Amino acid sequence: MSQRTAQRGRRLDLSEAGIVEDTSLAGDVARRLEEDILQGTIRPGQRLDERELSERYGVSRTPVREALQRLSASGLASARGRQGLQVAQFSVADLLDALSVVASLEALAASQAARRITQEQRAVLEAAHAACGAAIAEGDYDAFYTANIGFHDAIASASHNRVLQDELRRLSVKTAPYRRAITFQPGRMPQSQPEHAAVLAAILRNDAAAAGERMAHHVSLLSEGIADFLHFVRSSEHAGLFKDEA
Amino acid sequence: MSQRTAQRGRRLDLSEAGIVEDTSLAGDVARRLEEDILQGTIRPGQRLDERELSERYGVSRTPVREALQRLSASGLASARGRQGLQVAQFSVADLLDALSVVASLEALAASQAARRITQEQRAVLEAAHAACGAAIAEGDYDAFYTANIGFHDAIASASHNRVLQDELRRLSVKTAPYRRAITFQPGRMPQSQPEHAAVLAAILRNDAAAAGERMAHHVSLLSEGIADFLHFVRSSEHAGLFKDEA
DNA sequence: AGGCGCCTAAATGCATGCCATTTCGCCAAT
DNA sequence: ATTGGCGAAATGGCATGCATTTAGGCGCCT
Repeated sequence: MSQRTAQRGRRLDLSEAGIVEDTSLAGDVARRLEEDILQGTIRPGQRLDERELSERYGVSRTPVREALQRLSASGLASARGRQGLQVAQFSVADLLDALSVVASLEALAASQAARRITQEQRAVLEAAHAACGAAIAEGDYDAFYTANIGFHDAIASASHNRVLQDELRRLSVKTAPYRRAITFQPGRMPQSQPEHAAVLAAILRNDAAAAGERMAHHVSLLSEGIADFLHFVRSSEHAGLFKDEA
Repeated sequence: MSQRTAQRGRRLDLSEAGIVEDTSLAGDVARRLEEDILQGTIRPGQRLDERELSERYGVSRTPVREALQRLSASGLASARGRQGLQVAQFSVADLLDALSVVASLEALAASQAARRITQEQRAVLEAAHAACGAAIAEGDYDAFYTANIGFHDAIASASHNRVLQDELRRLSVKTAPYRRAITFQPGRMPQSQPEHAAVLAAILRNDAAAAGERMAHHVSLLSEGIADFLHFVRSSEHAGLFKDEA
């Protein structure tokens, strides 16, 4: 004898469905801000003014504030005391540390993906790899940037580890401005393809240990790219990307 | 609508202290909620009612809402559409996945701590280890739970990796209710001491590889404890800790 | 008698307004 | 001329009120 009456036909029981999409304005604003950070429209260190954002998005300050709270909690924005928030800005040391965390998690993702990937996801992963190759062949940096994200996302999905996906997404957005800059380093783009291929092959043959190892290696090379990249920072449009302090 | 001219080239020549104390009510509420989750006062699956919380903490709904947004963004609370939020609740599979992520990150922390630990932090780490031992000797589960957190926190601090510390803190809070339950499993508490000792020794002799390996092993054993723990879930006060299944 | 639909109460989502604090420009004093 | 302080403007922080949506109960129709 259930105390709860049967669900009405015209209503869907969302509470049991698990993930419900967020239709709130705060969620929209948060997603737009994340997207703008990912795409480089908003740069690290930039100040986030509540009133300005509320006017730009045509909403009141309340949902904007709530969105900023989310970004702050995710580490995408940092508080400046009573003076509002700004987009998180890494020092060089912080960035290297962040990439070490990313490497560790990406390796775990690749390792678990090697054990858990489904048949359909194999196809998706191969397609993402092919898209990377196509972008390289055409020398299209923007396309490669997007395709590369797709490749890593496909691996994260194949890991079937929701917690891991959440963490990786968070860190990806945080490090996106910097990874983007590295992508545009000459030579970096074609270099990544054989690394991707090695990871892909290991996953497809369900070799978890090798997949993790190859992925860790791949992301580590990203860190090495930082050293090269640093030589361009001061004199280029990338100035201001880093926090002054070391 | 005022035209804002300063879009770029913002200088931050003021104090880049980095860590600014958050004195806002929203921050206070968020910290209190986190603490309550850590200490088990609030349990997974429990609903978070805005008005109730605002009355309990003596503030209006606005800072409560902002605190809840933070928890949601951190993954500590999950949205239920328009039905408010509830404390994040793992399925068994999710918990195991989360622990694999924790293991990976704790291993990285131990590894980096072995290379970066300072003289003072060596003392802190040894003291934390001693505190664990004392709690075990007295059979004090609560003291051990706290001391164990102190030990892991000390390692995270010694890693000098802020990003890693943030991620670990987030995941620690999320998994705290479950780790706490495992702590109370008979035999688990004394078992952890030699594992801690091995990690400690590796760090103190600056053996990064061994430190990471030992720590990964240590946290992996935690996962194995889950299997034992599961046998008690349904018939004990731990019922309801897990999501039905997903 | 049982199921379907409306209705009401309550909780969330959002907007607005006021207050506290910080900032920056201006004036005066040294 | 430089510096210190004072004040106005701006900006973030919080409270409150209203709109919207949902859950649950009661009555009506079949």
